[in-house]
Amino acid sequence: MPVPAAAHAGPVSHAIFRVARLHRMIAGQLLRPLGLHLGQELVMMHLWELGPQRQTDLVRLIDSDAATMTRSIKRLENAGFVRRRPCPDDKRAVLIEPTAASQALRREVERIWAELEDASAGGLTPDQQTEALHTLRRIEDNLARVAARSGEGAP
Amino acid sequence: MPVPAAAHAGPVSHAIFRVARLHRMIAGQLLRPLGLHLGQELVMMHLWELGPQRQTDLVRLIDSDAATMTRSIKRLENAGFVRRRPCPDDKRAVLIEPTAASQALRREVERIWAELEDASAGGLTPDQQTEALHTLRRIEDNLARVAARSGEGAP
DNA sequence: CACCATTACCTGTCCGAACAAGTAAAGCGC
DNA sequence: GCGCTTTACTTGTTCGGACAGGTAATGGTG
Repeated sequence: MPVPAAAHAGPVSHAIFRVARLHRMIAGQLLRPLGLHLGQELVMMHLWELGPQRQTDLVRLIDSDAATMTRSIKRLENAGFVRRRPCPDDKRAVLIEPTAASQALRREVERIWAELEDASAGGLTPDQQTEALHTLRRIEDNLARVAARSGEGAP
Repeated sequence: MPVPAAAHAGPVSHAIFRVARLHRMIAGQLLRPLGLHLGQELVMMHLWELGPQRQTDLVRLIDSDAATMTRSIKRLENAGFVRRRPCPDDKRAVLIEPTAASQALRREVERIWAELEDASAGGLTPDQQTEALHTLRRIEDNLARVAARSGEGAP
């Protein structure tokens, strides 16, 4: 296993990168047998839990992109997991609702999330898990602050 | 800020996902002004540090995909950061080498890595940084073990 | 009411990532 | 040398993610 210059230059950054890639890869592998792609399971979970949502609401909930959501919803619709219905009080908006057929997936997705959590933190002691949450939270706060600052510019 | 079901189902997993996305987004924003896309900076840094490499070597160094590397190299070539030369002792292989023009980028990339490291861990005390590295290392080991196990199948 | 900025969504484009399938060269056993 | 597997690389496809640009409906404000 190579330890490139990245490891010297930014150890924390490099570690985040590696963990992120592994996490993403494993999630993808777990999701594939269900016919779901990465990120789609988040959409479905929100729909199952909150009921029909407008695309904008889904974008805000998942903190995703409107364009990505449009295509993602279209694929979920083609797969039969989701239905689109015009929003009654706003002719611009579309209501997305989970199909009855999709309900069969819910347990599977929840199982996969448990599996993914175990893959991430299963080998850690409860103390280490708490520590991991604090650490990740600290890093997220850091990054969020920088992202917010760079997003200001000229409002 | 919404706290979806994901937070309950897999706190660590969800935290990894959020940190990864922020980290990726900030890296992308920092890299854009240089004309580099996410991941390309890793290729360049390896080339700058190690000199000409075959695509396979780069794939192994970055732990990437051969197909992705082919297209990535092609884009770096079009951008003028990289040159392709047939490998003298192996007619299948291609040697990738950084152009002189690309050397101007090296400092910028190193600066950006420092900035990204600061964005990730800058707000942490030295103790917290050490703790963060240990935590991320533990999680990575966990994920790597699972990934290796699922990759076995029938060798 | 008319004007206009905002909002919700769609489309096109480009990128990395992953998978599948293919070609050509290299290496190995015989 | 001949055949087989392995290796290096390419191409095609599909996905999420991000950005730009466009359309239609909405919601103010004058």
